[in-house]
Formats: sequence, structure tokens, C-alpha cells
Amino acid sequence: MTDTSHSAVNGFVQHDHTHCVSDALSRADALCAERKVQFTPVRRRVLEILLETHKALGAYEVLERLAAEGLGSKPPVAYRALSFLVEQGFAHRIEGLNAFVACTHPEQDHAPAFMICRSCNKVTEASGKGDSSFGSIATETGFVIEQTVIEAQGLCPNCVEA
Amino acid sequence: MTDTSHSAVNGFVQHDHTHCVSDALSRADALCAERKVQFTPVRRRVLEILLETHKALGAYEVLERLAAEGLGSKPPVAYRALSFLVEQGFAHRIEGLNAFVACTHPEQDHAPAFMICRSCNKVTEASGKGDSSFGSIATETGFVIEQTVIEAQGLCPNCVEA
DNA sequence: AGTGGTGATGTTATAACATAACAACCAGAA
DNA sequence: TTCTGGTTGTTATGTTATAACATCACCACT
Repeated sequence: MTDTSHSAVNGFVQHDHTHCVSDALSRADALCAERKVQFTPVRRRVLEILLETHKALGAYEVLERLAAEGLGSKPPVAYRALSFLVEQGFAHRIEGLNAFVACTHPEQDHAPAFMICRSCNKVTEASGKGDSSFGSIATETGFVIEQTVIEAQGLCPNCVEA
Repeated sequence: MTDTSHSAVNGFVQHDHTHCVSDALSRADALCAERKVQFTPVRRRVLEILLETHKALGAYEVLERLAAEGLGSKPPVAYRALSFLVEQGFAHRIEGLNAFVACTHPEQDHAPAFMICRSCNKVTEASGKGDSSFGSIATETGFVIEQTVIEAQGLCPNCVEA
């Protein structure tokens, strides 16, 4: 990790990963200021850890890294930071993996959909409104949607070739 | 439970629950015969337990019931039966709840979508092809979908009123 | 009958994921 | 200073899930 150069892989497409990380962090900074919530060292570092890879990381994987840096070693530390990030929309929980990914476009309120590669574990977030699948059926039946989980597992373009 | 009369609630609509259960069981019988897999007492009973309610049950809830009946008391017993049912398409795992529901139309190969009421815990399965959300985006990017998880949480028509 | 294979179940132990509850700390407001 | 609210540290425990191995029942074949 700690990719000093640009050009890593987000979702499944090439991009300048250095900017990708620093942009996301500064957007988070701005949003926290705006919302008057604290972007503390632990919280910031956890987001950074998630951003370093586009893979989904389990809470205990995140915790290991924090511990290695003296930033906290007990589960609640990781879970608290992760919940904060999820609440603020800076990260998402991937239910199918009991894991977390950094959000790639935190400013918009969105019902995200994910494509998860079972081979390389990378995750891309499809930006469209995820609840399209339910639009008609829910209104027909009178069900009131509060939250959606939309996840596809499979093989990403890179892994399909192998 | 053990609703001897008809007319309970599936998904969120009234229906003849006695038939609902017995039909599902006999369809499962038939499919198992056809597929030459064993529909053993534990497996059958677990499906029956799931069918008794349209709620999502955790593996340990199922296990409690099995244990009460002397059908097995250790986690692997429940997990094995549940995996069997999921493999055969007789039940689905609800990722958002770490729980399981009986499938309401097991014959068709389907990518199901669920609506989960957070108040009464009942679950309905929307029958449409769930992967519609991904159809275009996946083919555009070259991602090969193997499985989808599509779940909405919210309030069912009955609970919205309260 | 005896042997060996296959699939199901029983059981132990432990891994992996998650949170309740309380103590300690720190910054800003009164 | 003192209070307050929010964050972090820590202990303990709860919940979900599986690895690994022993046993059993059934069937086919010799």
C-alpha cells in the first residue's frame, strides 16, 4: 500500500490514486467543518486506510492497522470510527462481506449499488440511484423504503481475463 | 405460531397460510426427488420453521426450535440445513439481517429482491429480476455478475399506519 | 455377510464480527 | 473554576459462523 506514485486501480479502472485519496480526504475535511462534526485523527486515519485500497476491509483489518500505529487497539475504536464514516456518508458498509469501503462521491445523498469482485476483492460503486429496482413495486404495495442494500458479486474485467 | 387456521400474513398481504406452508413443502419434496437430493427430517423441519412465519429468522433462532424438538442443538446443524435450503433455492439469506427466509417461489431460478419491515420484521420477496439495477452498468464496465443482493428496509403497509 | 463409498449428522472447539457499559480525558462555555 | 458534551480507552461479553473430526445410516458390490 502507501502508494507514493499515482495510477492505481479504483473500482476496476485506472486512475490517479494519489489524487483520489487526497481529494477524498479534503472533501471529508470540508464536509466535517460544514457539518460541525469532528474529523479526529482516528476517524481521518480510518478513512485514509479505506481509501488506500479500493477493497472492502473488515473492521478487524482496519483495527490491525490502527493498532500498528498506536491509534487504538480495541474493537470499539474501529467500529466507532467506521460508524462515524458511514453516518457522514464517507464510507459504506458492504453487507455481503461484513466489510467497509470508502465512498467515491460523498457529497451526494445516494442509495449506492456495488459491484464486488470475488477474486481481487475490489469494489466499485455504481452511482445511479439504487432503489430503481424497487421504485414501482414498493409504491404499489405501500412499502416505505428507508434504506437499500444493492450489491452484485462476480468478477471484475481484470479478473475475468485470468 | 403453529397457525392451525388459514389466513395469516405473507409478505404483507393476507393469504391462506396453511396452504402456503404445505404447498411449499410439497414443492420442495418434489424438487428434491427430481434433483436426487435428500430432504431429511432436519432439512424439512427447518424449512417448515421458516415457512411458519414470513419473518427472517437467525440461524440461532432456528437452532433453538430444533433443539426444543430434539433435532439437533449445535450451530453446525442449523447452518448446514440452512445452506442446503439456500443452495436448493428453498430459502434465501437476508444479508442485512444475517438471517434467513423461506423462498416464496422456489421453482424459478431468480435473482430475488426483498422488502424488509423493520417494525414487524416480515419480509416479502419481489419477484422481478433483481439485477435490473446493474444490467447496463455491468455490461458497460465488463463486470460479470454471479449473484446479487437486493434488499430494501423500511416499513410495510401495516406498520406505516401505526 | 463383509467391505467400502457416500452423504448426513453429532460434537468440540474456535474463529470472526459486533456492542454494552463504564472510566478517563479534553476542549469550550458558563 | 466547574460543568458539559463529545471522543477515546478498556473490559467484558454477546452474536454469528465455520473448521475439523467422529459417527452413523444407507446402498452397491463382491
